Amino acid sequence: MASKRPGIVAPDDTDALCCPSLVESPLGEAEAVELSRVLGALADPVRIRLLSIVAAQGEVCSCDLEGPLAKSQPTISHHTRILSEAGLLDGEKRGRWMWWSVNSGRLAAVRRVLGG
Amino acid sequence: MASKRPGIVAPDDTDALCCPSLVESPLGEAEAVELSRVLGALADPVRIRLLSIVAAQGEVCSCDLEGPLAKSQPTISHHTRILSEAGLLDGEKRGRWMWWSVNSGRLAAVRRVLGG
DNA sequence: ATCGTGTATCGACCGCTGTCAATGTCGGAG
DNA sequence: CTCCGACATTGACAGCGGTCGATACACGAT
Repeated sequence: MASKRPGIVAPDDTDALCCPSLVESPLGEAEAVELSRVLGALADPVRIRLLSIVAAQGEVCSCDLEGPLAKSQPTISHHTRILSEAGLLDGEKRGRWMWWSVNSGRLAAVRRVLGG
Repeated sequence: MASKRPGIVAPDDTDALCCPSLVESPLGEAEAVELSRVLGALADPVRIRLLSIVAAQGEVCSCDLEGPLAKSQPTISHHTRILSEAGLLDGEKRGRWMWWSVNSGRLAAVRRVLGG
């Protein structure tokens, strides 16, 4: 794993996002709960823009997000945590700085379940 | 507009979902708010399964959703309204029954903004 | 070791959201 | 017309979620 920090668990690849698209066959309740968790991580303006900024720059450290997003440092940390736990953001601590990058495979999986 | 019933507004096609993918350039705040609204409509286990059921059957009336989803009639009505206002579900009243179908174009637009 | 800085966590506040019982509305059947 | 059934709306409740100040933690520099 990339990060040794506790509390950040990288979701494995054997979850609901590997299963049939929702437009093909009705999803079970467990799959729906899992998928709604990931979509819930995306369903926030601040996190959408955060993900967008990280995607555009490739790698961004937390301190460079407070300005563009106009949010306090604890709030930024909160949102990066949510996205990280959803598997959409990968974090790596280098020195004192936390560097974030998007997990494009995870994003692609979300698109696929949505009928891609 | 297709429906004369008040409260249900069909989202036009000139909104944030027509704009660049979030992985290409940072989204503006207004676009992020709009997108998060649509994703928020998807970020619920009941609505995910509801959409999945409608997609699988092509057309479903409200009364046939209470059983599979194990929710009360007002709750079903609430969720169909959310999905309808998000543009993900199209509704047509035929007689006493409300028939729902998925707006696959809208779903495709969501996928596209997510990097498709 | 001590200090300074970048992040994470805690606690609290408040608005939002899912849920259902009760009620209202509309359309068809008799 | 009157009744019945499908659906929408309202009101109320509980739980979740975004936000920030205060605080704790981790790491590099001195």
